[in-house]
Amino acid sequence: MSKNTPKAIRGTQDIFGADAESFAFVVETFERVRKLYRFRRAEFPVFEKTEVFARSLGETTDVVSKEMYSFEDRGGDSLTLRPEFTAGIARAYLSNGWQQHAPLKIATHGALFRYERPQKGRYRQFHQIDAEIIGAGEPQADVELLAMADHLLKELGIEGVTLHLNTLGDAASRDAWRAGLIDYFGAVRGELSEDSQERLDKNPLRILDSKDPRDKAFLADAPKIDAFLSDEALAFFDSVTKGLDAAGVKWKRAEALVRGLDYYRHTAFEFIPDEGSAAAKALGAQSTILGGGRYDGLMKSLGGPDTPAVGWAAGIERLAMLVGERNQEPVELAVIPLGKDEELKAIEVAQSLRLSHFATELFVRGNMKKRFNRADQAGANAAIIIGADELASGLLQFKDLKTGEQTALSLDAIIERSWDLRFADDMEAMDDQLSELEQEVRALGEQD
RNA sequence: GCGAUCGUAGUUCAGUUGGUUAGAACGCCGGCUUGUGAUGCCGGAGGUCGCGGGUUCAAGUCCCGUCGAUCGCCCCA
Repeated sequence: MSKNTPKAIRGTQDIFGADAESFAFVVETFERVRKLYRFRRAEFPVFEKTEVFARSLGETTDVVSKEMYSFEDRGGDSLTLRPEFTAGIARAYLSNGWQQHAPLKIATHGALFRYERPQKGRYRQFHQIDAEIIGAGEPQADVELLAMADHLLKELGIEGVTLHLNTLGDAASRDAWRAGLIDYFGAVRGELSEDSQERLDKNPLRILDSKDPRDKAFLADAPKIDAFLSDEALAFFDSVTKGLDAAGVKWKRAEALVRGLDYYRHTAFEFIPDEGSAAAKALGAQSTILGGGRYDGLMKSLGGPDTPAVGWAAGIERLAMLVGERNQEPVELAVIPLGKDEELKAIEVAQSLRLSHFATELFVRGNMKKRFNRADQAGANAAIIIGADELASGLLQFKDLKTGEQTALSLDAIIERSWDLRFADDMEAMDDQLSELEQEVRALGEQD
């Protein structure tokens, strides 16, 4: 931390070590799960014309009005670093004529930018994984998308998180509800918190999840969306919930759950840690780890044809905080030359081992003790030791670092022995998993 | 954007009511008769105490500003 070196920009992070491993684990798991549901991988620009976000998110939303990184490029166009994925994906769908692929299941991940006050789990440059189904108006699309989200969280080993589900109805239902809320809260305007008085004008739905005690007094009797739902909207929501039950996805109705962005219709959802859970503690003030909904209105706001779509996004940093400590994979083989004269041979051997798919590292610094020490700490199964005698004979010393047993072997024999060692490791891991499973089964038996 | 707490070696921290060359642990580097490791021993490098200004004979320690982190609000992933 010296005086004159550049510092990272506020709200950005250099991710390394265990955090980086967790981050990679989230992304890798997402990639694996997304293939099971046949979502296609796509990449999108990090910046778009400002209007892409302004028109789709709504000018009055906080994201657009005060959180975007916008700038003028050299040609005088107003551009914006993407604050979210959906608008850019919608733009790509329209400008590339991807209607031909509808219904299009698409997945992506990457960096997003929002000018906000940084906190734990909230950054100015942050990363999301994202999944969308575009051109599908059926409730089955909502179900599949949510089933994938639920599946992903299971694969990540995240527990104590519940799917909170709501419907905002179709455009007419939503508008009628909104009007009802304005009437209701407007009558008691003076008694609401300052924030909610402002919400009344900007986004009245948001008053419903206010934490201010002054507002909470009025929440119980506020008009419910259910009273405004058209028969079609009701039937749609019913299909979604039945589908989730069929897929074995647990959910909880959350009547006050609304989404901040204007383009949402029908299904809205968030995966939120249960109160008091370890997950809730790990996230600090941030609660939602994955959120999304149906946005049938979006394409039209970008000048395209009416196109139904559903999607969700999840914060990679937030998920990474919940997957527990992950460390770098250990080395399998350590190659240790005894001195300078053996270094070239060591390089040759190490390269052969890597080409044979063993994670291999050379240890050439420090005295013998240090070399072995490092090899050991890096988790090596075995060390290949090369000295003058080995150079002469062509047989290398192969030392099993767990048993200490050491033999002179040819390179081919070393590769064979190394496969055996790896296999033994794998068997051990499988045994562990098996006994864990057995314990679970036994615990289940005792419950009954 | 609002309120609060904090900021000392690479890391985690200690620094007594402001008083001489700022400490520890871990990590890093070297060595312990240079062909062998998981706990050992010896030695070493590394900090203008976030940055700038002020008060004082004297400031890591007090005051102001600034930057950053953290906690809550707002908003959201």
